[in-house]
Amino acid sequence: MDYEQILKERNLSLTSVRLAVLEALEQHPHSEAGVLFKIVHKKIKTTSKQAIYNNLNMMVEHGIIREIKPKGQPSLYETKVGDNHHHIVCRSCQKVMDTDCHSLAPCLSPKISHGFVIDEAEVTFWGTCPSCQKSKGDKNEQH
Amino acid sequence: MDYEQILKERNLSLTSVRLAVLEALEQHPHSEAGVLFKIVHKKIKTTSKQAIYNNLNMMVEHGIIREIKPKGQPSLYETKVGDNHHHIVCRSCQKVMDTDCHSLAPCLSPKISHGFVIDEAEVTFWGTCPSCQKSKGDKNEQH
DNA sequence: GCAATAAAATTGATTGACTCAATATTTTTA
DNA sequence: TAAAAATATTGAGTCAATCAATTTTATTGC
Ligand SMILES: [Mn+2]
Ligand SMILES: [Mn+2]
Ligand SMILES: [Zn+2]
Ligand SMILES: [Zn+2]
Repeated sequence: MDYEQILKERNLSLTSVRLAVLEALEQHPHSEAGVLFKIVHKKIKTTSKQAIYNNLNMMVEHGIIREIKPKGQPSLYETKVGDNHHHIVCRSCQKVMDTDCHSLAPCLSPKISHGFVIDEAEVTFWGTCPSCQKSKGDKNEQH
Repeated sequence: MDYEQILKERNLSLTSVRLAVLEALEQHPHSEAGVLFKIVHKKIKTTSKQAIYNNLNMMVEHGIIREIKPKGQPSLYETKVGDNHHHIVCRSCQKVMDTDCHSLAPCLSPKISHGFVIDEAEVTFWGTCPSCQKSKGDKNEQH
């Protein structure tokens, strides 16, 4: 994806750190700031964690990237935006996977809205991933 | 609700702090630990924040209470458990409201499960509450 | 291109939610 | 009611994230 273009369209400065964060995010979806810092740091030795945080926050505000925050994990980021997709999180290893909605504009109608004007439905599925299912099986066998 | 009974059934010690936390939670659903500490502290002057955290965590593990963690807020707790209800959060004032599911076992089937065994679907609706809609209107009128 | 200006990056301190671990107190058991 | 187990208190510590001052980099206008 042409992030230079996306940034220019919004009159955002084109900086090395910003582009490196987007590249890292594209290759490692659902990453936290610390992980992104490590990846960017390989390329740009002088970068700082603060720069990563600043850029992530700024790009979230501009809708260029998305932030999710599953319980028990720091904020995770991804470049997949505007498609209202949902997430599956493993209770044992915290792995996060994408899953689409059943319908196009799906869950935007709660049963009782309390007068709220709803603009987003965030769905997190919790469960056990395939590899954790296996290791749990192994553990049980040893009993 | 008879929390003494609930605790006894699970062979959990019956302590003053624990009961006070449950009582506070029942009267103030979706409260964070700090708020609960203040409420409990009025009754039990010697209590500590750590005791609140310990009890909250322990009771969450036992399924006596539920923890939710909307993005941008500390963990919130409630005694309403086992009904798979969802939440509506106001983007401006962070108010949290309950909303039921449309069906009884609703969202437990994502479109693509990636082999995960799903046990819970957590749904958070984001929007603007009635009073924030009004104050936003007021603001706009002044432009 | 180059100076002026604006935006972003760096650095170090700071916050806030939450946890850890040692000791003291309370609750349960028998 | 004494012994054992569970919980509470206290103080230190962790970690993600933010704030703010200064320096560096990017953009704008010439
Ligand atoms: Mn995703
Ligand atoms: Mn609720
Ligand atoms: Zn897993
Ligand atoms: Zn509101």
